[in-house]
Amino acid sequence: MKKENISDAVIRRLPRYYRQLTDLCNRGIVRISSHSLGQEMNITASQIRQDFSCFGEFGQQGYGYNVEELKAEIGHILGVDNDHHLIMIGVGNLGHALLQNFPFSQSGFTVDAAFDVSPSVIGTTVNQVPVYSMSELDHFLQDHPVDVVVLTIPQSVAQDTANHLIGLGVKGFWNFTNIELSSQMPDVQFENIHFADSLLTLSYRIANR
Amino acid sequence: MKKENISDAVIRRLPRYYRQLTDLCNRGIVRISSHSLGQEMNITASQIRQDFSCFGEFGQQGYGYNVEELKAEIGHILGVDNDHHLIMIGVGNLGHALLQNFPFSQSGFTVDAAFDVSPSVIGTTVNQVPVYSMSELDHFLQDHPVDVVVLTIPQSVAQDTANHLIGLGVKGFWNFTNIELSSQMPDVQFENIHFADSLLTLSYRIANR
DNA sequence: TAATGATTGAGAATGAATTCACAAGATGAA
DNA sequence: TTCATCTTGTGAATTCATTCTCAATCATTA
Repeated sequence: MKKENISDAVIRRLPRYYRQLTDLCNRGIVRISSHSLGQEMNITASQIRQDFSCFGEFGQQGYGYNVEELKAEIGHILGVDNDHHLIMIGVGNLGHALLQNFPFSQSGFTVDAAFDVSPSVIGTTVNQVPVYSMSELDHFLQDHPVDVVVLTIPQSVAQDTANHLIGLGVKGFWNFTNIELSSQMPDVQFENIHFADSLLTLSYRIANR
Repeated sequence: MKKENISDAVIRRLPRYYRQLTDLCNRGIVRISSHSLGQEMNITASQIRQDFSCFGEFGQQGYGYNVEELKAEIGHILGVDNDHHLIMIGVGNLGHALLQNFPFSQSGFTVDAAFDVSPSVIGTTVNQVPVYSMSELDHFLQDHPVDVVVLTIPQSVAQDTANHLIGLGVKGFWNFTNIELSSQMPDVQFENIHFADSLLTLSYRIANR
C-alpha cells in the first residue's frame, strides 16, 4: 500500500538498499528474499518489507525480489535516472577532491561548472569541469538553472552565499561547511555533511563501549 | 536522572548542541534557557531538557543554563578534552583535504601519521603530518597505539584493510569509503561518511517536495 | 524580606518507528 | 497435478522517541 508521507528514517535507508542491490547485481545474484537481504545488511526482514511497501509492491510471494528489478525501482525513487544539474561553489582541497573522485553521474547529476574567488584556480578545469570567477555566478545561473549547489567554501561566508543563491532560485544545497544552514523558504532543501559532528559521535562511542 | 543506555538519537544531537554553545560563547552570551536555545536551533525546549537529563543536571531553575559551563559539560561528554590519537590510511585528494583543512585538534584528536602506497607522497609531510609507506604500518602501530583510523582509500581495499587493522587492535574507524564496513568484534566502532547516500537523499527530496 | 515570574527536571501522555504474526498466494519437487 | 514449503504485504503489538505538564525551586525586584 503506497504511503503519502514517507518518513525521513525510511528515505535515509533507501541509498543503502540501492548500494546493496548494486553489489548483489555485480555478484550475479538474480533473486533475493527480504530475509537474506536482511542478513546481509544486518537489519530485520520486517523492516525491509515495511520500507518497500511505502512505495509499492515489488516482490512476489514464495519467490522474493528480483534483484535487478528492485534496484531499478529504488534507483528510480531516488532519482538516479533523472538528469539533475549542479554547480560547485569553492574549489579548495575538498572541492577538488569531490570533482576528481566523486562519481556524480552515478547519482544522476551533471556538474556544469565550479566557482571560486582565487585567481589561481579561475580559468582552469578540474576533471573537465570549468572553474569560473564568483563574479560570473549570477549571469551563469540565468542561462543554466541548476537543481543543487555544492557548498565547499569557508564557514564564514556560507550562510550569506546560501542566501544569495536562494534569491537566485536555487532549491537544493549539499553543504560541507560545519554550520546549520537554514532558510524561511519551505521548499529549499539542505543536506549537510558535518565532518566534525561525525567524528565527535565516534569519539563518544569509543569512550563509552 | 542519569541514564544508563543513551540512544543514538540523543548522541547524534550532542555535537550540534556543542556547536551552538560554542557559537553562543563567541557571541558573549552568558546564560540561556532551554526555550531560547530551542528557538535558535529549531527544536523543542522539551527535547533539549530531556537530552541533557540523560547525563546529569546542568541547569538551574529560574535561571537556565550557564553557556560556558554547559559547553564544557557537553564537550566533556563527547571527549573533546581527551587526547585521542589517530592515523590516516590513504593520502589522495580527500586525505589531503582533511589533513590540511579539518581541525582535528578541536575534537580532541592528534594526527600521528598518514600512510599510502604511492611513492609520490611517501616521505612527504602534509600539514606537518608525515606520510609513510603502507609497509611500515604494522611496525608503527606497535609503537604508537591509536584510537581511530581514518580510511580515505579506494573502496576495493577498504574491508581488507579494516580487517587487517582490527587484527592489530584498532577499535575505531572513521570511514569515508562508500561501503558498509563491519566486524564480528562487538567493541569495534565504525562511523561512516557516505557522500553518495547523502546526495541521493537530497535528490529524493528535491523531487518530492 | 516577601512576592512575582521564570525555568528546570521528570513522570505521564502522545506519537513515531520497528517488530511480530499470519493470511494469501506463488514456487518447486514428486 | 498435488502438496509441502517459502515468502510477501499488512494489520496489530511493541518498543522507542518526543512532547506535554506541572510541582519544586531559584532569580529578581520592590
